[in-house]
Amino acid sequence: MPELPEVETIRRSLEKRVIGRVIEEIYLLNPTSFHGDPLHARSQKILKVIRKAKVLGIELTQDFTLLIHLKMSGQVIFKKQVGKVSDVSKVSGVSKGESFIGGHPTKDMAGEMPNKSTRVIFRLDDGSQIFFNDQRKFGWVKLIHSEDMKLNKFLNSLGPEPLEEGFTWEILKKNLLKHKKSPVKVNLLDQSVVSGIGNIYACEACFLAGVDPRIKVADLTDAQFKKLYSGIIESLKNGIKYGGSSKTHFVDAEGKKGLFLDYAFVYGRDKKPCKKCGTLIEKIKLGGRGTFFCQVCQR
DNA sequence: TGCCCCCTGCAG
DNA sequence: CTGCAGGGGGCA
Repeated sequence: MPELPEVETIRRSLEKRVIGRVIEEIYLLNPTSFHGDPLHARSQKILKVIRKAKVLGIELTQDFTLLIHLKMSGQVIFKKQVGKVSDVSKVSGVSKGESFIGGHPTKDMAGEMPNKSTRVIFRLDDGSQIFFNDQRKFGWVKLIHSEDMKLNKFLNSLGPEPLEEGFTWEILKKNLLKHKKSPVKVNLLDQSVVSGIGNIYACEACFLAGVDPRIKVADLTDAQFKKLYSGIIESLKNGIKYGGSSKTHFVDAEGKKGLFLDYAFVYGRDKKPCKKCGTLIEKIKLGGRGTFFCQVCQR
């Protein structure tokens, strides 16, 4: 799924479009993607769009929040109006920024919403719509009351937000040491250690830190914890800067792809030369996940 | 801590 | 056809 930078990219693009709008109707094309009673969101106004780790949150009136987890293949796409085919050229011609340059951001996206992987549709009071697409059906939308939010097991298990005030290398070290024997990269994926890091940014953070992803956390020096700390922050910030990573599915709320993978040092670059030293990037498996690294730059 | 699973589709 | 994919929960 989208990791922290991708969810943050969606948050920022969605926020611009939906604040103040009222949800008029929710359509469940795949009922198992939705948890809670959709009727409770009806007639509620959208107050705020937030992000917690990799979870997107749409805060509504009367203390309701829509939580959205995109898992591996989720998308949240805003469309000003659904429009018939004949209306499309008119719309994109009139308002710039509305046109989807290059047609469809990903191969599997049909031109129009809803498409084959649309699971939930929110219709807003101005006729616009939010589409929750999820090819693999791992993701979910959950309508939850703020009371229950405090009791939510998943939210409560999340570790510190890496880009927020208060996250330090000492905290990173302490949390990583919860599982001393596992490889550092596997631990970075543990959401109770730091929240929001996924497979792409875990690989990138290890590269930026010059740390071999296979090293057991117990064997890391303080200097390495510090470098990992900076590497995490730098890779996530770069991810946001370039609008996220679009390997296959990811697009922002406007349907635009992210460019981060063009700037990645290791992720997805196996057998290609390291951008720093020219050595061919290796791909191995750690904790069941593909792991990319440079055996010269990372020790 | 390390599998296996959820599900769909694409590349090799 | 097999294996793999931005995640994470449940099982031994």
